[in-house]
Amino acid sequence: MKVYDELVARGLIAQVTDEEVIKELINNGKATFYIGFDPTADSLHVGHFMALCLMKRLQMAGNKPIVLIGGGTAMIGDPSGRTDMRQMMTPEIIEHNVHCFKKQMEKFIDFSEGKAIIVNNADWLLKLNYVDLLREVGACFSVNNMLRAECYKQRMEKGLSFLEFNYMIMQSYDFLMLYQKYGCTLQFGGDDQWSNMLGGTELIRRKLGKDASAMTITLLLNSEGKKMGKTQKGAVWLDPEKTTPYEFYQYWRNVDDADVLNCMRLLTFLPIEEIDAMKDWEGAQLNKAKEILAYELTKLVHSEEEAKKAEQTAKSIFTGGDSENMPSVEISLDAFKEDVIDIISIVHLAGLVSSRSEARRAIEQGGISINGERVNSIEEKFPLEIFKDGVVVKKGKKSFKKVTVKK
RNA sequence: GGGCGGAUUCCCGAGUGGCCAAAGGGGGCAGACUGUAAAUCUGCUGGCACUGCCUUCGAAGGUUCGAAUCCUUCUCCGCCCA
Repeated sequence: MKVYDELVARGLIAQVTDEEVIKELINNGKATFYIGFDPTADSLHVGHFMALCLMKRLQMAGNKPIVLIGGGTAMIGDPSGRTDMRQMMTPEIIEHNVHCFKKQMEKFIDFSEGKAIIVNNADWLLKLNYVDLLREVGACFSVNNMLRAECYKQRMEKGLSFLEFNYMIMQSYDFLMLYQKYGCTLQFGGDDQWSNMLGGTELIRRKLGKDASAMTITLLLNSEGKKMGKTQKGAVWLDPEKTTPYEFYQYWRNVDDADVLNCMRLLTFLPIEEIDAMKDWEGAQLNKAKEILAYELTKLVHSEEEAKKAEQTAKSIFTGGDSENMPSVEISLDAFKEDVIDIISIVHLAGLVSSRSEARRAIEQGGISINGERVNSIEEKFPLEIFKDGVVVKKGKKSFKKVTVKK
């Protein structure tokens, strides 16, 4: 199966400007394409991961990826898909984020021997002169059309600043630059980028009289139409410091029944036939599919070793028993009074709750257990010696910490 | 530039002098049921030294025994007019 058909079969493609052109280009492995990533945080998340996977697929088919880091566009802030303005970021923070992005990307994309390149749009955007820019590209944009674009339309009620309104122009300018400098004729991106991307193809056509194409990737939505890759605590990050491999594994282990196969198709490199074979799975077997999904993704993002560890930890925790790889925490000896510690302090210090009040509630509702035994009262106390080999503190069904005492 | 309206807890949204840590819903957490899923039912959902105290209703001042609520100034946003 050729790359393009593979993308179609997996349901990765949302919109294309010209199917025949794009298909031809990427199937022959001759394309130079780019995907932009704005450094809005110090780690990539799942949405970026999908784009990187696409990039990798295309690279494996012989195409040349350009990773565009939006050090310049991040100074403006993309209003697409947002209901309010982004917090303005300082140049220092942006620079730090650019650095973090680069490091993470090198794990996925092969940059050796010019097989891929990485550029930062700060290199050209920050130098632009206002009047020059207006004269150069301003005439190529119709405000009427821009206002009709979905990403701005949504903001007409809530308010849209001129700063953000210019985002589309900056992104379009990027495409023009990359077209001229590297012969980049394709842009890919998230589906919310569609209008920004069309701005680029339009600009290239008007300025150079050349054709360029754009294609968007399906947004990763769950069966209820909500964006995936988010938890109560925020995004599911690829940085192990921000989302541990175990937490990452658990996120995918717990996806809704209805979403398992879709996630597999969109996010893993498992052969499509193998995934299709699972479509009749249900009950315990479907549960098994979630294990595969979680394992595969953890392996891709972290490593095979981390994936195995996470799987092992999960298995031993959920089937009872101890685990070496369980998330653990050390508490200070100071927390003990006369060699005993109260249960509220344990739960709080283990980091399972954010306040003592919350710890109290969890205990009162029977949600806390120590070494597998439910704690029935907030008055309970535990002696220092049982912490020697570590104590497993469990909150609810899924939160665990192994607690030891710092020497 | 002028006029009007708005900013409440994680989110939406009630509250227009004390009965307000603030209705209701959503979300989240916990319990029961399960397959580490969904649905359903129950409880909880600012913090702490928890029959009490402290902090919170855009920000800062003020009036009052007492302010989310009244007054002043400021910031941000929406609508209408120019």
